[in-house]
Amino acid sequence: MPYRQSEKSELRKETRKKHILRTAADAFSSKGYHQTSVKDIADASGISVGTFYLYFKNKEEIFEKLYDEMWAYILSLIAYAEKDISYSPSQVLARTITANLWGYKRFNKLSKIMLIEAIGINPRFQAKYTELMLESVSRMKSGFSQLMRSGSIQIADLDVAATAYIGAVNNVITCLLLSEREYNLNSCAYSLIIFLMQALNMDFDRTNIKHMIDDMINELESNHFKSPTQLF
Amino acid sequence: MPYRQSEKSELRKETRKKHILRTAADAFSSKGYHQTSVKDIADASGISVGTFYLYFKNKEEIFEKLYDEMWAYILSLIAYAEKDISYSPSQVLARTITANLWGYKRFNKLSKIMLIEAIGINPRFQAKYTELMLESVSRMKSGFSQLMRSGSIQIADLDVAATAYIGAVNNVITCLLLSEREYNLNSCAYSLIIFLMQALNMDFDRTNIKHMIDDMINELESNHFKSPTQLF
Amino acid sequence: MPYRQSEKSELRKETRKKHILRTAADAFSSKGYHQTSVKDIADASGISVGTFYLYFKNKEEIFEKLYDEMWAYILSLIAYAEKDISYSPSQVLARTITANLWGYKRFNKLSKIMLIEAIGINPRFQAKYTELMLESVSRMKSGFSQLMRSGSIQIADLDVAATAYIGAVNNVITCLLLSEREYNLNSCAYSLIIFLMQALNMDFDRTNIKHMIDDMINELESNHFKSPTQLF
Amino acid sequence: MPYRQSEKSELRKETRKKHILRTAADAFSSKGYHQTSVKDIADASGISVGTFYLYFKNKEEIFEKLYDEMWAYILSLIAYAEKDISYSPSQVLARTITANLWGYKRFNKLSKIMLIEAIGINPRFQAKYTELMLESVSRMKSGFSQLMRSGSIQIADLDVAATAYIGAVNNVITCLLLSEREYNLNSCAYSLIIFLMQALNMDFDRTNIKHMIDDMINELESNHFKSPTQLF
DNA sequence: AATGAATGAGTGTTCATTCAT
DNA sequence: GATGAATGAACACTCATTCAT
Repeated sequence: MPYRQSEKSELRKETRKKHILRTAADAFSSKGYHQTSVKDIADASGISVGTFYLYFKNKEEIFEKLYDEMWAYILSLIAYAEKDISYSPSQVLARTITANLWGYKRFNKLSKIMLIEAIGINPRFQAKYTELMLESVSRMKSGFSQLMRSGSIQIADLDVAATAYIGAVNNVITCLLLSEREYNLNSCAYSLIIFLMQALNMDFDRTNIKHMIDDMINELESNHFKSPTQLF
Repeated sequence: MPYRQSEKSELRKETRKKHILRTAADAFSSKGYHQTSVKDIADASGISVGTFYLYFKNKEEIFEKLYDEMWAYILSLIAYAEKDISYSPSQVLARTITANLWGYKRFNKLSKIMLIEAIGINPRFQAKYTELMLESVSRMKSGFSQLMRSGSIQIADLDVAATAYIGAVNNVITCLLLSEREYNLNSCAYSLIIFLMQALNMDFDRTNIKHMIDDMINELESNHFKSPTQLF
Repeated sequence: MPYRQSEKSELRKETRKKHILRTAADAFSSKGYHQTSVKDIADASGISVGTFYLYFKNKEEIFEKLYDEMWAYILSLIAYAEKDISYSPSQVLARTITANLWGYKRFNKLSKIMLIEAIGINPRFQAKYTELMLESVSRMKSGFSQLMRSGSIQIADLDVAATAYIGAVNNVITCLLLSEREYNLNSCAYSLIIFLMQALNMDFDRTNIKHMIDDMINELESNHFKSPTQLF
Repeated sequence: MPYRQSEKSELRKETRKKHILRTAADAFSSKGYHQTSVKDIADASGISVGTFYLYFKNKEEIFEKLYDEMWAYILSLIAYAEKDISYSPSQVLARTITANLWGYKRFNKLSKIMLIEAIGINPRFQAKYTELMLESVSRMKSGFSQLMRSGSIQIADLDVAATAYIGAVNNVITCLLLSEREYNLNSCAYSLIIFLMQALNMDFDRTNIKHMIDDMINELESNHFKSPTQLF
């Protein structure tokens, strides 16, 4: 039964690939890209170096795969946070920021890779990082653009505001990751949201925001985001 | 006359060291730390590998030197922006942000190194980056703390606000550097300042801020910051 | 069948390791430790530099391995020469010296390494050499001590006698190796034994000693020492 | 007065050359030939690298010079010990061995170089060492040859006896140097002399030998050998 | 004569990638 | 599919020697 066998082996292959990806994520984030050798990953995965190259074209590819998975995951969180049209702009913003922080905290190790390690690896990755960053800025801009038109926010320049907004969020995450101390997601999210809403000159209700954060975290914790179909 | 000779050769040595530093800055920022070999730097500097090691203990040292120089330069700009006590808080903030943006633009290449490349080089540099980042956050916090007590600003949490603030500034700079397109410093600074002042819930006068930016840029362009005694 | 394969490859690995060791012994003894590069050894072994490092941690390790093997081999010869308790002291001495000379002649190249090259390589090796030399002196002393008590020998000082004795033997070997001319092992051994027995003021029977030398050489030639399990 | 000036500068040059030689002897013996760089010697001598090359063709030359000086010094001691024809063979032997031990002790550091370091430096030095060793053996042989004819000694083979004899002496010295502990020259010399006289089957008077040793040491300590015209 | 900055060939070692089994 | 031995280009760094001043 070649068909079934192939199906089974295909499955096995996917499972193993995920296993290697997970192991590599650990290795990269604890030692850094350049300090992690392919042999390190193979050893930690319990496979041989040769087998590694059966699953990934080269070292760069596995890193990129990891990068892409993480990125897709964060995007899916944001999409989820934004999808319910019944929320007000400030509520959506609160949900989005909360989702962002929660996502990075959830995948602590990969986050370090994405936000910190990636840029310096090589020119190709710098280009990729730049592209994704500009893409984010662009998406943010179109969001802000609508809010501006509806008078929900007031900012001097779409581009700069979007960039600053993303930088603020990312740096809070990065510093939390770098400082390696425990932190309260809830209160961090709250302070950051207040900061950003003020920055956008947006009306908001502190109590309502607190509720939004709580609700969002509950949703994330209870549903499939906790163990998504993607990487982990 | 050994004295004069030594004096002359000492000068020559310093000149050459700066020349190598400048060349290395170019190389690192265009190819990245890991993709730049000592031989690359030597070749680009018109010296031999051996000579490189006459001036620097190793590859890491020259990078760190570059890093420290840049950092010291940015700090000196900030110190300058803050030193005149006749300015109001919002004016000081406007001056500081302007100085920051101006400084990074002035040293385009080195900026890329500092803000982008450094973190991923190796654990030692990650630690160094972390330390300096936390130091910045800390300084920012104590500034915010005073402004809070005097009622000039209103934020939810000192730590988060300081981190978000720095992240906003750095990301605007980074994106400007990464996108590699020309931009108007004046208007970028203005939009960013507005964004941050709103974030801090600070009173401000748009016209006055525009003046502050213009003045600050004029001061920087006309005085010794344009060609400081440090690296360049 | 992974077991067999592993078994086979394990064997292959050992074979190759011995091959490299042998080649390195040649290289070191003909050009000296410092004049022999890892590439030299790799080239002479018909392997790549990378492969060398698959088998040995570094250049020092292969040298030390060679050194230890040779030392162990010589010790095993001496142990063999001494083990039969039916021999008289002078007979044992004759057998031991013969075994020593035979062993060094048998492994001409390695001998040069052990007796000549090793000391000057670096402080670590000097320490190692010193230690082994003092160990030899110490073993010799305890042998002499017994012979003194039984009145078989008469010497002024155990320490000096043991040191002089070893020096005499080693220098005869060294000079034979350095002069690179053919020599008659039998007669060299005989003259050296007479010299040493006289030095210890020991009774001996010239004819019997000649027999001892002949027998010992026959034993060594015919049994497993000729191609020991160790290095060669 | 060009003549006088040249004379003076010639003297100065010689003085400085000796100074460098002395410093180099220290350096080589404490760190080993390969671990000592030309810069090390220059720094320790208080001169520049360039000046070093004004006095010596290269690193090898200074080492060889040191080697030759030491050798010449030891030979001069032996010549002195042998020159008084009023002594009996056993007395001469006692004086020679004593002089040898005294000489090496006197120049502790250089001794380490000569007896230990030199052989492994490079093929050229190995050849040189071999040559000098064979020369020593040869001289020893002709001495033994005479003593054999006159019936003063009885040995099985001139070559082997001479080689063993030299090896015994050198190893005693080497071990004393390597073990780095204080030792009593007088008693070491005595034990070694007894060992060697027995080895040569020579008649001797223990009391007389002790006197010879004492006298020889006194002569060496009191006359110009203490600070010879040569190197030190 | 004296300097010491400059050189660059040479060394030990690593590691991403390949390929015979 | 799976292995892991083999590869060799690449790299950081050293140091004996030269030579312009």
